[in-house]
Amino acid sequence: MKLSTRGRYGLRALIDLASHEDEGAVSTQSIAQRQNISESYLEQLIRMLKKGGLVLSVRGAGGGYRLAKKASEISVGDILRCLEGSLDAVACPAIEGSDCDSANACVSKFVWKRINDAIAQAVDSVWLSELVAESHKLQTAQKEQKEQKEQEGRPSAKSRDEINAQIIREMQNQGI
Amino acid sequence: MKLSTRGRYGLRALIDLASHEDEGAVSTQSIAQRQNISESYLEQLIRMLKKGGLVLSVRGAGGGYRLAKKASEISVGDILRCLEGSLDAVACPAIEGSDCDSANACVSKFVWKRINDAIAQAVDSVWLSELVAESHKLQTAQKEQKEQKEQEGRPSAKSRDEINAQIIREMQNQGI
DNA sequence: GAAAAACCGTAGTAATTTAGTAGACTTTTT
DNA sequence: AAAAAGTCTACTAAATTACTACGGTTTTTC
Ligand code: FES
Ligand code: FES
Repeated sequence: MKLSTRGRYGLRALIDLASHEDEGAVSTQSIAQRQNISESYLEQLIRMLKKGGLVLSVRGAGGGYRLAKKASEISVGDILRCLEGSLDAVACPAIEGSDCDSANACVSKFVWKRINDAIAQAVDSVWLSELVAESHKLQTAQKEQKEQKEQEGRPSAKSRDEINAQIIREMQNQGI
Repeated sequence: MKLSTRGRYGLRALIDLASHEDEGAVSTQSIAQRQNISESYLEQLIRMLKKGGLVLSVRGAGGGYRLAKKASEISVGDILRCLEGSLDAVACPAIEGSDCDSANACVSKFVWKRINDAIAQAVDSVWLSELVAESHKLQTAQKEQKEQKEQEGRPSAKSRDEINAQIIREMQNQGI
């Protein structure tokens, strides 16, 4: 019941890519460095995203990758499904075809359907652009905090954890 | 991102057990037969459920297992977590502790939190008793259908798939 | 036009997890 | 006493994961 590194690394990589797209095509090397992911492994993941039509490549020196669509048109579900395959927690035959055990009236499928639907709803309602925006907000907050800290010459009262908690609260208020 | 056989078999087994509890303690053998699960493997699963306090055992000839609580007090989440461990799709350190990569403001954690919450909500809002009731309804419907079929002497117009689809529709209307 | 940067693709592999199986043992009822 | 049933541990084959290695091809830049 775990998401593999493919999905986890892949999402982080795409957020990184989207955040640096204004500087031109983004190389796998630069993403791997910033995100601390094995370069060769990341290449594989990004190639999967290319096959899935989420990014396109620019070959040759100075090349790299860029988004194939606007960040506001790419959902987290698109990304994860591209890397992990189906996100269904249970691939129950009955949702499409026949029961797991034809001798019995199998009721579990109702549960699997609910779980699958809940996951789908969760990932299909968050867009890459939202995450990029949040990331930018977070980084700005951290920068300001750092400057303030340097001015004061001592640790700030507001820890990063508190700032994170605040942003989580904001997201919750928005129903995100 | 898949639930293993532990969770899938375990839930089916508990539904089976709950359905036959009125006949006294239920043996793993009888469950294994009805549900077509390896008996030895099922024993392990049921022992996990015992350790988790969901069932209790009756030793000796004529013994077996019974529910430790009322079926209406056991949620699907209780069962699955007992067998699969945490149901979180991502065990992100930031939800409890520090970031995956302290150099960066990691935003993925907001997504992981949403997915984890959605799964939890889905499994913690379905109770074993509901599934047992549904199972009973399904079986009754099948029985009636079979009798009707025999009276008519030819295949009924309404296939089991159609009946299942109808029940799914009913559940959806109820928000289940 | 050569070198370098970057994408492309396949193959292999160590570690881990999964899905069981086997077998010996204990407890209780009939 | 015999049989039914739970208890426990250990082993294993298969699958999956998370990489690594390496040999390309394409395109740019100097
Ligand atoms: S029919 Fe899918 S689990 Fe039973
Ligand atoms: S902090 Fe959890 S994925 Fe980045």
